[in-house]
Amino acid sequence: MNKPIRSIRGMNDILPVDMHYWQALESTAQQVFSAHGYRQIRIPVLEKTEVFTRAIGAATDVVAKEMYSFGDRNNQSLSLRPEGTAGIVRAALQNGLLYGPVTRLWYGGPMFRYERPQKGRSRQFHQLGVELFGAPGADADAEILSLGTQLWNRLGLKNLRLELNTLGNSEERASYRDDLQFFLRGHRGTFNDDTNERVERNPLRVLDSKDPQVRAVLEDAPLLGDHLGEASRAHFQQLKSYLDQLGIEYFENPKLVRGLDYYCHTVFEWSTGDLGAQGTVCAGGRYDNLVELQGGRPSPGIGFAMGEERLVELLSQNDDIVPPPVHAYLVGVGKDSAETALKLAYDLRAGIPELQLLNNVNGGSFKAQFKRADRSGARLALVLGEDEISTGRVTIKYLRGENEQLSIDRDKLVGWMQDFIERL
RNA sequence: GUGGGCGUAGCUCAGUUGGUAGAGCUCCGGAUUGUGAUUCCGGCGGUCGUGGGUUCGAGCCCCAUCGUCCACCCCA
Repeated sequence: MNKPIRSIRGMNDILPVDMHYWQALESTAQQVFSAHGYRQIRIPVLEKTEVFTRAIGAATDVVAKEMYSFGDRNNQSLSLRPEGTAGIVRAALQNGLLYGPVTRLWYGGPMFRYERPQKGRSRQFHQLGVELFGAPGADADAEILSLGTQLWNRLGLKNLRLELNTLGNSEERASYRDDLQFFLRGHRGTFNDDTNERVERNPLRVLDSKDPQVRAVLEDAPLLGDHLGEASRAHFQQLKSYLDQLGIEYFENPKLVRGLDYYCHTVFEWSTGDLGAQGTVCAGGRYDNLVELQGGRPSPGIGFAMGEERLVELLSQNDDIVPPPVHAYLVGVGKDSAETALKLAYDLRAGIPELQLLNNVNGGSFKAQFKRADRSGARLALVLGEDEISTGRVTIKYLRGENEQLSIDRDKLVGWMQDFIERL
């Protein structure tokens, strides 16, 4: 006997019981995206590794130790995408989607990172994201943030906290980086090895450390704000005033840093306390240098990505979204019921397109059939026993604890069901 | 990559200081009951994650390994 094969660690099946959350999330997102003029793009999950090392930064953890990279049969290094933006930029360049008027794109699909799985984190996970190219102004930032806000509202998600920060342009950021690194090196003795390594490799990331000792040191750390030029300050001020006008609540967090190298200026993050340690549900920022980095003429960009697993978890906690009802379950019992049941189901479906009808014709006792009907969540059981088949009628029983039943002529069932569904 | 919890029937779990495996639910069959509910009876189903070790004897102790969950880390 062969042993059953399990899925790869951290790569989970998404099962029918949860699917309505996914569908609600994705269809709502699609509506909101297109309402804002964003068009969908689909790109490969596999890219040349360089697409990511160039964009995300070879020193970032995502690239340095979390990518699924391997050589193909020609020994070319390929990687499963750990995020969407780098590939989107590659595709936009390759297909001439940039440089015209403003380009608005959205995408979705699986991403891959080789990490230790935990709550809200798996090795294959799903993101939905938007990217806006060619718009350098703060109004673009505001559009992106208001798009996100509208999506949360449409999904009925309360209690998402929007945090905001600015990283300045690349020169400002680099000068701050050096300043901060110098400062942090002075405290090498109080840090653990892990932190010290980060000081050398990616000092900005030390800012959002959870280590209380590190946080204490950071009290006296130089501030990014002091390195910002007039233009960067103005951009951030303008964005905040737009958000105030829109009534979008936000919290400034000067310690908010993104883990990917391509971000500059505005960065932001929506998070929740209801998901354990992985509370970030959607995050993004501006990446004005990325297009150039990927070999194109400079073109500003801004976007975000949301983690679908985390949002689905939130939706299932709130449970505002009810699974679509199965309206009726056709119960056929007896050896001659199959044909009649098939015919009846055919007529019902043809007559009422919105009807959700389950038809199990493979028999079993009434008892077993009714159990299945109840478990399916159906509101009605349509009964075809021997009596019904010979008299040309059908018995209708109300499920979900109601004990009513009635018997009507099969020819009149389509009309009756139409009324029933309208009354729902 | 690091740390901790867990891994016993399809599901949820119990299993006492080591003495040859249990409950509830599910499923199947039957009895009762005028319908599918309730109640009752019976049945199916486990080499206790895996491999070593200690012991007369291990689900229980030790080691290793795999899986899983949570946290660190990282990030959406």
